[in-house]
Amino acid sequence: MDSTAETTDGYQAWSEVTPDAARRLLVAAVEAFAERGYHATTTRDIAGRAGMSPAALYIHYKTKEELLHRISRIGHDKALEILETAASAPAAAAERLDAAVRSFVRWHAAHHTTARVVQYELDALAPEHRSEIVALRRRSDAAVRRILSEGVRAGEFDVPDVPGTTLAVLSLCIDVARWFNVDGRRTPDEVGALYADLVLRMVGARPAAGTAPKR
Amino acid sequence: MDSTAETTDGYQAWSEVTPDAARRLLVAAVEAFAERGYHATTTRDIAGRAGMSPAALYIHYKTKEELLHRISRIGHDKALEILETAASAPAAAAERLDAAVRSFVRWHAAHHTTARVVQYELDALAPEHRSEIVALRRRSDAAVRRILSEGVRAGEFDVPDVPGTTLAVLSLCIDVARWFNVDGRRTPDEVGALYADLVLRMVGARPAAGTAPKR
DNA sequence: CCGGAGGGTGAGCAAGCGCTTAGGAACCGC
DNA sequence: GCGGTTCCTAAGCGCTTGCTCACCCTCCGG
Repeated sequence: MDSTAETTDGYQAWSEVTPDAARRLLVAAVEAFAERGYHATTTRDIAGRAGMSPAALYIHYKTKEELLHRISRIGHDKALEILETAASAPAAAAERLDAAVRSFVRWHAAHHTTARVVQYELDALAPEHRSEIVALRRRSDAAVRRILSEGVRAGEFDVPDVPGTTLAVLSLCIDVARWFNVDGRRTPDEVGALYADLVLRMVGARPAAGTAPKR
Repeated sequence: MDSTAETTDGYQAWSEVTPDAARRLLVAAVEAFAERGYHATTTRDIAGRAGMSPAALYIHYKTKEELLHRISRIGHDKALEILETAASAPAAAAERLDAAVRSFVRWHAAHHTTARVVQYELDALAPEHRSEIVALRRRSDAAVRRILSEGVRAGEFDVPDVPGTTLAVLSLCIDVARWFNVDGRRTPDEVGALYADLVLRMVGARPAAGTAPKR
């Protein structure tokens, strides 16, 4: 049970999930969904990873989809918090964009198993859960767009197409969850730094002062 | 059967798939896999979309996985051809990078159902098929990296981390398949132009002459 | 010592899955 | 008209799936 020290997601999060057994099941589900995908994962597999019988799952969750919903909700809350915190800091647009991309990417890399479930299993949610999550995602989009348009207005950025560039920036960050750690040569911090630099170039800003661009 | 004029993939491709019924099944499988994912798609669903009985599928394909393999192989061949053609053109690095991103993105947008299967269902392939496909993907990576390193050597680009930037460029393009056409406000050509501009900025090049950056 | 509540299990149900098999319709050269 | 080939179907087999149910452990206040 404690054998897999591998899982980067044995982190302090999920602390809000309260009966201990419920949390173990949820962590097991995150691993299984990330590895094989939601539909390819069986409830027996999840229960087995948590060291329980298949029936135990249904004491804590009504359905397999409820598990996915809980994971997706908590993950989106965390990702959104990261972006909105960076977006509303009292700093220049370039600095805020650097922080947003850096921390957002770092989260996607460090918790790539969770992020993979969060970002790529949206369609498996029940319609009402899906629309709840989609609303959160629109706020992520708004946070990034706000930084970009404020940077343009302040003359810091040169961005011909703000909505399109917003989409591209988020897309670039999100896709980190797909490829990260297949054979990890980079740390989450390194990927965050690289991506922050690339995004600042995309919007026509010089790298933020103080954050050495490592040549 | 001819009811879904929606499918952007009723294009001349798949022409190499020859009994007509086999092609209809394959097109049906692309649609179903793209909509619901490989594991959530049933063989009955595929056969139904193609207007056939469930058993008909097994006349033309040995397993459901063989269908996925054929789709993945043909799609990767096409994507790779696009990249390698652009990479080996007799032109400056900036111009080749522009062409590569533009055409690669355009393909992912125009054929986003196919691209989604190609890019996001890799793990559903049998091990031997997976490694065959992974080899093709390494060649895509090599094609982009070649453009970047040649551009750096020629003094056209300013790229501190060539492998990392290669990864980011490909990642950015590939992720188009995930978000495109959820509510299509942009044409594949427009997305291609936008992304080509963004990537040229990422590598520190001015937009290629002749391709107006649309302000 | 007891009763009940919360957390767990073994066995299994109905439904749906990938895939097979026996057979038949349509077309072919002869 | 006939045998052969090609393409397809109706029926269904064996298995797995998500989920349920009857029952059984502790543990704990009185």
